[in-house]
Amino acid sequence: MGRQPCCDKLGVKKGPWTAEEDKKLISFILTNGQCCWRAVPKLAGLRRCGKSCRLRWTNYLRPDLKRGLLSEAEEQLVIDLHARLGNRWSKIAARLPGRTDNEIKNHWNTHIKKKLLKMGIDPVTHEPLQKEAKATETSSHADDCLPESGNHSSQLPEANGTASSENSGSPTENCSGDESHLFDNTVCDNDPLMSCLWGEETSLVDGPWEIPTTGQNFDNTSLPSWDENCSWLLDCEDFGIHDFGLDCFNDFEVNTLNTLEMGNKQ
DNA sequence: AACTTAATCAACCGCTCCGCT
DNA sequence: AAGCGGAGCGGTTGATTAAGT
Repeated sequence: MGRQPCCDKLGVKKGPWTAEEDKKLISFILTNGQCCWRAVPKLAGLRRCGKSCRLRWTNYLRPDLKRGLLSEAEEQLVIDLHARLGNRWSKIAARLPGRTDNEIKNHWNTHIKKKLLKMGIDPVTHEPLQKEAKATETSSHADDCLPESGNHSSQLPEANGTASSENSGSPTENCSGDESHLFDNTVCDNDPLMSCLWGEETSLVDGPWEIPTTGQNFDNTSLPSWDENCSWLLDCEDFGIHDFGLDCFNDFEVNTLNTLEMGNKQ
């Protein structure tokens, strides 16, 4: 019984990716786009599981990724979103362009959690810790009324008040459908970043991430530049973009990369 | 300088969801 | 409606690096 493994375990490599493997994967995806992940390893000549390829691409190789620590604004946004959505990292990541769920999850566990604890805020419920302790003391039977108590049913302090009284269901329940209603005007009004991001909701959440394969219809202002996002790759890996033998780069990308390489030489 | 501990983050695992037949 | 398979998600692990002793 049980499911078949997603890939044949025999002959499938595990562990850190090499520059050579990255090169193959980038080359393949830029040439063919994202297709059936299960087929990618075979077609790209990689001895990896399709799942692993997808993860490597989405978390590390995608050219629209931002690198480096989250800014203050991003961090605050993550906290706000976590208060609403709980550990739904992919949903949270969808609101932070250029960030991955894995990155946010890691940042949450290593930085934000501690920060909140230091501030006396429970990172799970987003309630003040003392209040939280009291609540647990007195609400042992109240839990019976809240099917998902102790889960991600958290509210921001500023979002409590009227909103919470109306919103007696858990966020999880609320999230079952469209989550957009969770973000009341309070948050959007108070936080320009939130407001801005909610305005872009559909494009961020529902729009598939696409590789621009031609210069046409490619608004290069909508994506972070290659300069910002690939310089790390060119700096850190011992191969350059020309090593890919990629014919698929359009003029814009090639020019950008040329500029980038020129810059690196200076 | 050598060792230990803590912090970080890439990657894996197993599960759920969703679309297709 | 049920079963299957692929994609995606969230939790966890483990390797690497940094900091402390």
